[in-house]
Amino acid sequence: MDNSSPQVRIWQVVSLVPAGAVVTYGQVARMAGLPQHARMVGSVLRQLPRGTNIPWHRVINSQGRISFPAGSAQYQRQQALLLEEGIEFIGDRVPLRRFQWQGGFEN
DNA sequence: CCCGTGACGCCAC
DNA sequence: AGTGGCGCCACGG
Repeated sequence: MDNSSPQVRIWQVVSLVPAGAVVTYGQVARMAGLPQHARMVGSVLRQLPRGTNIPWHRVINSQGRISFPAGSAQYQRQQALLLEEGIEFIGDRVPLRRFQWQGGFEN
């Protein structure tokens, strides 16, 4: 159903994640048809232009943690966005049991 | 073209 | 719970 480049498929998957939910890098990779390529997801998100409408902040690592140095400006920015959407943190991590998006249908 | 780096993930200690 | 090693691979120097 989709022959586009890995980069485009990653954008599409992340765009589907609803506010109030999160997904992991590895999960995005699998949903984009790129198993074992979690790292590429981070690489692609890193290149996103500023002001993009793609909800990049809803992507966190498999441990439920934000993949930026603790306390960095980027870390704080991402956490603020998640908190605004109702995501809860237990210490420095999001309990995936409750907030991880299960991809509704496609994937 | 080789090599280090890194928004990752998994597994072994 | 931390640390370390490895697989993967796009990028930049």
